Amino acid sequence: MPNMELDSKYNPSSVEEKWYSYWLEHKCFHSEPDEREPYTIVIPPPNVTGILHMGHVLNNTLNDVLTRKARMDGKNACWIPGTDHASIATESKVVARLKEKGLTKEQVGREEFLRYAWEWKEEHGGIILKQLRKLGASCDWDRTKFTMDPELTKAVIATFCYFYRKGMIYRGVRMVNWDPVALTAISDDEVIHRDTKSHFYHLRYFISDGNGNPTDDFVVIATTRPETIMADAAVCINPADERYHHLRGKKVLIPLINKEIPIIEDSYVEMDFGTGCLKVTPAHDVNDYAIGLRHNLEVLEIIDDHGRLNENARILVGEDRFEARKKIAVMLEQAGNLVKIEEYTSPVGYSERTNAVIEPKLSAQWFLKMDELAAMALESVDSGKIKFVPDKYVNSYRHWMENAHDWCISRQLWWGQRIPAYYLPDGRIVVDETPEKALEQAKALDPSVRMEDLRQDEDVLDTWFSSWLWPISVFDPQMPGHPGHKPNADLAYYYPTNDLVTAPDIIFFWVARMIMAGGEFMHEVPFRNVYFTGIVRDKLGRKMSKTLGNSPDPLELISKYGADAVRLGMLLCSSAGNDILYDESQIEQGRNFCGKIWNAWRLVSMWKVDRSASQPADAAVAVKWFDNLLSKTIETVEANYSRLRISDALMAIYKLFWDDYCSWYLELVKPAWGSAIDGATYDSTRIFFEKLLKLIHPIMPFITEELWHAMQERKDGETIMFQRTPIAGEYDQNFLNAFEQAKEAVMQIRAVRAQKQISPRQPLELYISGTIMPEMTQIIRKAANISEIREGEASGTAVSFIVGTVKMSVMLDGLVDSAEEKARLEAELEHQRKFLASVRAKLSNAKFVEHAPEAVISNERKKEADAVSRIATLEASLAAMENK
RNA sequence: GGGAGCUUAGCUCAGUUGGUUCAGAGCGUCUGCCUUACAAGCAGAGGGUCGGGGGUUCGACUCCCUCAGCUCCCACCA
Repeated sequence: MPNMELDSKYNPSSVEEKWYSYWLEHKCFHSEPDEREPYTIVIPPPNVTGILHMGHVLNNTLNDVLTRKARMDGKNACWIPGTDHASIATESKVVARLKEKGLTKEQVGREEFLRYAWEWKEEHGGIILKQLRKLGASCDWDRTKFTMDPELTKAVIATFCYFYRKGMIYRGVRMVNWDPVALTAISDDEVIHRDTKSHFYHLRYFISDGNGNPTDDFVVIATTRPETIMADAAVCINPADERYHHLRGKKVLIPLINKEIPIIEDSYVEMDFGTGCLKVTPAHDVNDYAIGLRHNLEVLEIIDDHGRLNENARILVGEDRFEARKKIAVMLEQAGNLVKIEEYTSPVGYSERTNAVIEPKLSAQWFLKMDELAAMALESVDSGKIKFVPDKYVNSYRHWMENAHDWCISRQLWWGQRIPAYYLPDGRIVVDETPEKALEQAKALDPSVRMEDLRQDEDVLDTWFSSWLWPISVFDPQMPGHPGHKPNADLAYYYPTNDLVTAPDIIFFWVARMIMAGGEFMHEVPFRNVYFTGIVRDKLGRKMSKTLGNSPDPLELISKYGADAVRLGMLLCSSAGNDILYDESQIEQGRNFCGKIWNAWRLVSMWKVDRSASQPADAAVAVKWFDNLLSKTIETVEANYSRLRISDALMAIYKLFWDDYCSWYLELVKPAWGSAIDGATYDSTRIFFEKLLKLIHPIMPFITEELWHAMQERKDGETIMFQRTPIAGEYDQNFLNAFEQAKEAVMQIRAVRAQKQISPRQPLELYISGTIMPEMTQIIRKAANISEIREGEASGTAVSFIVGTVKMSVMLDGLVDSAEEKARLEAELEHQRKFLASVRAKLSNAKFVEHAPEAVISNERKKEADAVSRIATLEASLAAMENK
């Protein structure tokens, strides 16, 4: 209903509730393929049991802005929501839950454990998606997916089989990063290296006499891990190290256990590091493992999966590795093997998930070959088929792609997609989608094999092995490229997606691998643009963390300030690729903007309209101006959107609304107190307001929907969401320039008032010496409260200023100190003369005139002419003052 | 150890192939206003030798070199 009474303050919570339900009820977010151009975004799936944090708010606000903008551009926008099963994170939560009940994973067994896990997932899963609704996210909820949905799991299993058949998946024994807390191998990318304070133990290894007895001679090795000496297989020196040549071919004894091991030579050893003598522990160090391979050394594991010493260690059996380290140091000292302990800082690998110190561990794992996939993924970005915003990430992407190691895809967990590899009793392996099919294969190898003889691999797949299929599998879990695949209409229509908004820390985990999967299965990139957000930090630049308590709850913020305010606040400080320094004041700014929009409509809605009244001249000029400015700003906004410069687009709209529409336009057309507004101006004002609402809507969906409905009665189901983005028309730049000149004059006059303490309500007279666009006198008159505008020089005392090349004077009888005014004008004259001199210096420089483009030179000439004109004006004024 | 990036107003940041009177924006600060939509507001004002130094150029915030400081990524010196 038009002109309905609005609350004096905007109340976000009831409005948000109302319109979100309305949108859902009318299926506004749902998309089906049709003849329109598609616009597709897949959500970076949050952990299924996660809760909303500020990073999600940023990411999903950006996604929603892009989706809503595309929708209003007339595209068929589809934003696919969903969650990720997050193998390690979820499993560790379930393990913790069991622990509360005094149970362990092993005790309950795999099946029972998974029942618990699903229960947990049903209970906590999807909370985060509900929370996204509070933010206004316009996801197509009917298409919500979960990476462990049955059909998506089928896609993952099929993909494993696909690559296995292609010979790209293999099982191999490798040194992997073992997480002794999560009890699983993790990929190199999930290891974080941090410099860590530790000790450098210098240990004395006695030379053996050949019969396993120590001689008096010894070598000193330096190690940070004395608890691993029992697994030593050799002591290694650099072949070029003359200090140790006398030891060639000899053997040494491992302290405490007196095990005899050889002294070997390998150029890997740095002579000037430590003592130049390296203990080689193939089972517990990646480099040592490599040396061991070269020298055919024994691999003896002495640390178990939990990080405790095992029987092989012979001493300290059952001790935790760190406890063992302390104890063995004492033992070594007592045995006379400890030379010294130094303070030492070295990089140590930690598990990203559990923060446990990674234990290099030799184990059988599944790998996916990366070379071909990485080359393809690199080409997709190098060729420009995928654009990174900002593009600085291309460099590190390239580096990673060129050095990609084979991807360790197996995890020793239960929560996830179990690897479809089946072992025959004789150890041979068959891989297939189902146990039944696997059995067929097995029977071909050995007809006597029965189902119960097959043993499925215990491991599950890395979570990223499911999320790398996401942009494909959410549309078509049958996965193209697989045997028997039928064309899928959704996939054909929605793929490739358009924009991917994500954080740069998963560029390798996820972004790169989606590109690989896209190339492999679709022969087409999965998205066109990747927009990298920064990390949300607090205003001191610290990462948000639970322990610091600096991480605000987005839902509290939404209930305090409104979702639109939170969205605007996040976007305000987010230029692509930069970390966000979050501060609540930005959200206050968002709230204030809501208030501004709200009050602007309150003003307009309260006006009485007189259809018989003719349009005042000043209002006509204001309407013409805003119409031009709107077109120009829309052009700017579109340019910013197309380059994914969201915060720039936002700021252009923000200023258009607040500064131009409210502070200038509305003030200019506002009818005098008690009078009505003419119909023409009123209609224009409403049209402008509606266009502004449409421009703002992708950013602030709720308040714009509310006011769009407040403007007039709408049919049921109508929504601003599907209104078309206002189109930029032609605009007259000269007219806009002239208006800017008028604004400049108005601001000068206001400044004079402020300086001289003259009330805005007291009318003043203005003299103009020079020419301005005649229409603009209307603007100056109204906006600066000028009673009379006269041409020429002021006759009495006045304050003068120059706008462009035009001199203007405000008559202020009795308020002007003429000496002061004269000094001011003289200072201005001096400034202009200097300016002129600098311009002329440039113009008289032959090389400048010779080299500079014509446009630059003609602009300099314009500057010169303008300065000459201003100087003449100022000189005339000063002369006139002299004569008084 | 290797690589990338950053340094512009008190704060957070723009500045798009070197050239519009170009040194900007938002916020904050200061001054004056409860002016009939909005004090969560209005009107004004101040504030930076564009990190230091050097170079190329008619012309440098912009390109090159160098120094300093900060950040991130990668990495198997025990």
